Amino acid sequence: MIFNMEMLSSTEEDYLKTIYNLQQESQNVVSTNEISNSLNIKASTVTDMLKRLSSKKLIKYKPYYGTSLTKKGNDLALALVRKHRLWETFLVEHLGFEWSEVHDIAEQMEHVNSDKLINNLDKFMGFPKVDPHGDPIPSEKGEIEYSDFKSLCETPVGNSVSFCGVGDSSSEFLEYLTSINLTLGKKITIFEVIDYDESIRINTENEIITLSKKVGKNILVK
Amino acid sequence: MIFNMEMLSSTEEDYLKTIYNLQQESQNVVSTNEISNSLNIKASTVTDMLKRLSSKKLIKYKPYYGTSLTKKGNDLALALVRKHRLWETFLVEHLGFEWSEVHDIAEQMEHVNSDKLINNLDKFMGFPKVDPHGDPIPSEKGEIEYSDFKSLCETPVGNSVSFCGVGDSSSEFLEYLTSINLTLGKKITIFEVIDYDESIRINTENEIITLSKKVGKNILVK
DNA sequence: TAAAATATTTAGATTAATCTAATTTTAAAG
DNA sequence: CTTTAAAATTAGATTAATCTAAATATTTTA
Repeated sequence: MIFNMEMLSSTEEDYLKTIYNLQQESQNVVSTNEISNSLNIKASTVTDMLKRLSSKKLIKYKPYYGTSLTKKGNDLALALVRKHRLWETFLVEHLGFEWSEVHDIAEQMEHVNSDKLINNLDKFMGFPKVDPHGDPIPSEKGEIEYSDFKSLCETPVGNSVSFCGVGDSSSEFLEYLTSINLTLGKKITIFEVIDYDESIRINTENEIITLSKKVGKNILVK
Repeated sequence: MIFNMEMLSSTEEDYLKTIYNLQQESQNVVSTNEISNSLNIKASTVTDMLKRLSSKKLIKYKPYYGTSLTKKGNDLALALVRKHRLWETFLVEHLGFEWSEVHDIAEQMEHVNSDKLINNLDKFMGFPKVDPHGDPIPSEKGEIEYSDFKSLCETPVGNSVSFCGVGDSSSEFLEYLTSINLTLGKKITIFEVIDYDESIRINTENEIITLSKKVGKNILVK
């Protein structure tokens, strides 16, 4: 492997990807505490790392005012997201894993450094567009097609939609969905919304099931 | 991922595998300097690590007298060898890599921690017995069938043998073999041994080629 | 707008992994 | 059986990544 000037440690990569993900969610600058919570690392440690990433021109960082990725940082983060999602896809499509089992393993594999590896893997799988959770896979050039899914909560009663993604990739949530037989691609019709707690009752495969607001919010549909 | 007491750092794993490999080669205790040369790390650093591995009961270490793996250390090393060789096999068999390109990538992938991952990969590939260099792949239980290959140098003139392994997995050597069209599985007949420099002339696929002693020694046959 | 609460940063320590330089042990050569 | 050479270890530093505790900045609230 050639170690060029841009080589980052696994830790630096973890911070970059976290900042990318938080920025995606909030569409805003990312605070030190958000990173701290997300990575389960003390805020003081995060501050140090922000200074380091900043000195490498990967983030814009102004003390007390949060941080955001530079172009260079964003490109690197997208490369990591690409690797993560391609490995997740491989694990589910070819090695028989469940969608709820792959996150932690992909988290390790994404740090393996080889462009040829990831591009050959992409080709091997036929250039998949989305990962097992419905998230888009960036191309080799770092292009990503953000999906315009809506949450099930925002879908009016009577409408029929298709389950295309999740807003939470935790194994708990995914295992729950699997247990009620709600997997990607399923057709869902909104049967009723309960005003009292904003829970929703849906019809899928001729069964009516009730979902809490929290669950409904994390089910993305088209 | 569950972090049990046995979790080792990548670095500790590198040392373990190096000790395993050196022990294989020399059939003897491994010296601090051998490890130092092999890993390109200063001997003083190696000494520190030996103390640490010893305190974890992974090696037997007596200052000034070299080191050897304990049962526990050997088991962990074999698990690493298994991962390394399975990934190498995957890269060549499924992702279109050359046998000369896979070592460094597998070196990274072998540190990914998931038993299910490696066992599913093994199954996916149909439980291969050897890697792309002809080296045996340990089973899930850590069983390994050491091969009884001989070097081409030891083969008498006139004998016909089959190319089954290499004694050197460096990309330089493998690229050289590929360039002269000498790949695993090829039939080789010893045509002549030149006394002067112990080089050998061989017949393979109706071509006669000359190999130096060094090359001949690193070609393993059956 | 001043006080309280919250968020962030700074200071000072620790651990793993590395280094160089100095010292000690073992092995080799007279 | 000394002396010398080689190998290994110890001592002391450095860097990345982490922590806790203290200090400072910003935001919220009364």
